[in-house]
Amino acid sequence: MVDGVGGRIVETEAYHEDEPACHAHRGETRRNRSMFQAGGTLYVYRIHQSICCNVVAGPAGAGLAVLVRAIVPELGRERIAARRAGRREREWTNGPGKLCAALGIGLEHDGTSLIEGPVQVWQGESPAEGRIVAGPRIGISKAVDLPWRFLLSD
DNA sequence: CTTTTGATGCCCT
DNA sequence: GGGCATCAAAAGA
Repeated sequence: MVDGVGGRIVETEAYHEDEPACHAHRGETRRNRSMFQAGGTLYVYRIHQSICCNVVAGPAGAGLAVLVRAIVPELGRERIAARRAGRREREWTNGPGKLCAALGIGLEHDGTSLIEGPVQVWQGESPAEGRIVAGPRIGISKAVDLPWRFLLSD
């Protein structure tokens, strides 16, 4: 994903403008502006003391994005281990803020291209090969019942 | 192992 | 000054 470190995305959540848990729900602001750009853009924001990143989807102005909640480290494990020093291996990238810390994603990457920018996402083998299960999203207080969290089962 | 609870920094209003 | 798409530590089973 970033200069030699990366992994497979295994858990995501979908957010749409029409739905109140979405940052784009109340219109475009300075913080969420990159969410309204064209699909393939990276949307990075800060929450508490952590950084989270989204894959923007849909056409420009759509306010549609997918939060990356968890990955499995594959590339640059040493560097990830160094950034996540002191934690156990399964705690390295099993949360939105954790994976950004592990990969070195920061606010400076907000609005960059996921196709040709410093942070990239691409499709590997077909996700249909893994079983994808949906459930309610986590850590939010609005629209809690929408089953828009997706993860790979083993 | 799972669930709960409190501490946090920072952007936005 | 409020609110938050979280984290990590502590408690329960």
